[in-house]
Amino acid sequence: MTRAATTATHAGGHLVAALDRAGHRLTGPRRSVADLVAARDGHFTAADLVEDARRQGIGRATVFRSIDLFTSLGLVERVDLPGGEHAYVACETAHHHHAICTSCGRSFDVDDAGLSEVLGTIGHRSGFRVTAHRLEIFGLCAACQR
Amino acid sequence: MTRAATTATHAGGHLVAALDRAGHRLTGPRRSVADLVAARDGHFTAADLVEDARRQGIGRATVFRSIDLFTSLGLVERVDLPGGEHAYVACETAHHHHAICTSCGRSFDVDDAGLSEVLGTIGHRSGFRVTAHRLEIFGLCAACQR
DNA sequence: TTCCACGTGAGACACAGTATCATGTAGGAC
DNA sequence: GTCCTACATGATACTGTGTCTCACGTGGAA
Repeated sequence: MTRAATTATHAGGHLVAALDRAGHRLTGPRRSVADLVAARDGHFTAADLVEDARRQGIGRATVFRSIDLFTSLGLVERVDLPGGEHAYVACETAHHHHAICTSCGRSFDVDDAGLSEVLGTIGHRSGFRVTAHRLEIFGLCAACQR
Repeated sequence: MTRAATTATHAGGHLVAALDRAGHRLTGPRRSVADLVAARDGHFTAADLVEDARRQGIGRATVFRSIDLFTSLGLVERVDLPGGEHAYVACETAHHHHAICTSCGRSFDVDDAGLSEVLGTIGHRSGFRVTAHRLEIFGLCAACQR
């Protein structure tokens, strides 16, 4: 459960660093998109990001390309909200799952908590060999329950 | 589209029955879409169904309306494949999860297998009150492992 | 400083899903 | 069986999301 919300001028610093590590160019637009992603407190839609970016003179295509890039590096993940809409969340690279607060929209990383045993059980019972899975959790965060 | 006279002429019978039970009209197009859904052996995309339906003279809008209807009755569920594409699967109404074979595309319903305890643990640890969740499992079914 | 592969913005495009509206029809009333 | 009306339908326009193309710009190694 991590909320990395620094107010540094370059909140997207770790995203930029990851780009660099992966051998991608550190261009102005990419830095800006990284900052916008990091500044988002919770999940965000492509439209949100495109709108923010447009105000800084960054084009739609670049935003989608950057999201792609971050996604391929595991820094951003796509989630599907209960209503069926898409959103993205910034996250750390290790395998984990998201708990999304339906009230405030924030997303929280949660660890395995025994899920792998459950998947093992399912596989064992049904003969299915599990190679990937996706768990999304929706509910109310501690703050919103008050 | 060949309506194989061998097996049940109305593969979508239980879908039609569910529509009836819920007080919806049993129109020709709806019966046809129900049959098409039931005939699909695994997940299918909206495009698949639209194409099948078009050959029978059924319009796009009607296909989407029917999917909506089946979804609202819990007879069809929307899933998101690992690649990010959308698909639909026919399923029973009780709460359950899908295991999707990445080789043959068939989907299998799996039961809880301890997931609710895992969600309880997560909630307990983090103070998050879980109200909904979605678990999708990808891998190889028993047949495709051979 | 130079140079070029990679990145960019603009805008056309593709596709999924929704909305609108005139027409058609299921199925209850009689 | 027939009538009638609320609901369903097909055609088509529209919206939103994401991709592709292409000429131009630029990061960063040499």
